[in-house]
Amino acid sequence: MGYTVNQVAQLAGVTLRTLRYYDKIGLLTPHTRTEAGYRIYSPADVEKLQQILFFRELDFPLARINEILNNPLFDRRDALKMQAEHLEKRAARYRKLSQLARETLRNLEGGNKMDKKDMFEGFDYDQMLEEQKQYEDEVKERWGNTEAYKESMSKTARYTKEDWERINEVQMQNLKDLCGLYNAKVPHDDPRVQEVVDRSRKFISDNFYECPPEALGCLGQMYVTDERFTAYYDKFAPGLASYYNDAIQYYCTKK
Amino acid sequence: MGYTVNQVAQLAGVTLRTLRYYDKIGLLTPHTRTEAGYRIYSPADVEKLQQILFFRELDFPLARINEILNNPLFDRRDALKMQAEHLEKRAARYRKLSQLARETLRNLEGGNKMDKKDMFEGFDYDQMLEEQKQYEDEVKERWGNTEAYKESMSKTARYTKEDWERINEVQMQNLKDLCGLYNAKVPHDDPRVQEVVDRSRKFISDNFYECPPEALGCLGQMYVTDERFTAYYDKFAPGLASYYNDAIQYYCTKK
DNA sequence: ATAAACCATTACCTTAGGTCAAGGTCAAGC
DNA sequence: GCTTGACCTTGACCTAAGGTAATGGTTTAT
Repeated sequence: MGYTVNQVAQLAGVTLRTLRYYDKIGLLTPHTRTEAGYRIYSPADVEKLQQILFFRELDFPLARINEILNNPLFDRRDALKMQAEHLEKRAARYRKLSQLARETLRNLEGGNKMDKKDMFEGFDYDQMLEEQKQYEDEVKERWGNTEAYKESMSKTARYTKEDWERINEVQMQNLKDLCGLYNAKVPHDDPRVQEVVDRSRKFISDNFYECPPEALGCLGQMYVTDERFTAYYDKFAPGLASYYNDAIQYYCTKK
Repeated sequence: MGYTVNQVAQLAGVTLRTLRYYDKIGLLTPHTRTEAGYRIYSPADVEKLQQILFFRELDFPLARINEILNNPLFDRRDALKMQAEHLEKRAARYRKLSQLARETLRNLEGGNKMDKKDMFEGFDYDQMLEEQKQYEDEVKERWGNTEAYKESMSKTARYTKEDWERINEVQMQNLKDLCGLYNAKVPHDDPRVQEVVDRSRKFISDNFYECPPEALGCLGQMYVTDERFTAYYDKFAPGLASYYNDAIQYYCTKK
């Protein structure tokens, strides 16, 4: 069970084409397919779609939305809060434009010329881009390394569904390996653990941004200081985040 | 003396590319060019740009905006009134979406599942298309013949700047001819006048929609009953509208 | 069993511009 | 008079987010 494309489309008020397109670009991949290849969406997929639509409503490009939703730092509550705020701003913008239309009308009927500059007060499209920038800033602040973030953005923007699948698979494999070693109580300086760390670093370098050991060190720190990352890793095994960080820091000292 | 493309762009907050594009598609042709070919916009052009931006803000396709602004029925006051109204509706829509985001957040934090249908209440994009439809309806009502209107739409949508220039030129020529005959007190059933009417009918058929004599008859009636059309024709010579209609009605009886 | 409704993929098309590239024009300073 | 930099031109190519077919498989209701 779950929803068919048509059901989701009806529910959310989007077209079938849209859903297929989102699948194709890997933005919203239905969680299963029937034997015949029919798409089946889970409730979680539907919730994700809502998130997508909120971002879309704020004119985020789909590639950026994909980026955001694929980031482990993503937090739905944060996003909803920010979205509510910006949607409110957008409402204000339209109210202002409505006012402008009315004012123009008044001036027209009164026969007095309007200052040409005032005639476009409120149209300024820049305001809209600001929304994206603000969100980006918030994320950047957490990631710290602006350069790396940019590079990551430009690389990941053109990833296809297959790319994301591949990336996810590799990351999951690494995580599983790490998790296995952790559960087996292998110490963090063991070569097998260090090998996983090295693989991770290379993987990040290849797929996201140039990642020298120091950068990995920063990341590792974040795994224990940022509760979202901690939660993400500890979901697999309690204490995994800190174990991973220990391994990373050791890796860094050995360069 | 007029604005350069850069000045207009700054004023209105649009890009240079946008202005050039609008020129190319004949949506906003600057009223002069310098000898070197530089675009010079008049104050009237700037006002037209404001109109364009209001329509654009409501997601009217540019082709439709062109259609609307090229229609003699177009009235800036009417348009502004309608725009203010719909912009207000848009503001309301965003407020609703903001509410939805907040509600979703509350439910998320409260831990209670939200009805999937409610999760998309307010996104419905259909509402937006309604705006266009409403405007279209108003125009349709005046034009009466839905079939003809549709055909006209589909034909004129792909007209380029050159097409519009050609059309305008021919129409102006016809109008001048008619005006000359009217001023020379040539009666409306004179073959020379009837020839102009026939040319007009053929021209409409060729460039807008299939226009048999009866359809032309309707048009002629509108020229005297709709004050905007009357005003448009009487601008060239007082009484021209009714003279034109007389000529058309005579043409229709003779088939 | 067969029609109607639903699903799949592939392929081509559209809108409203963004982004170069290559070159003409104009006012300012030397 | 010459150059430099800011501003203008056209042209060509590119993109995002789907729309619209065309063609064919699947499910369900009668």
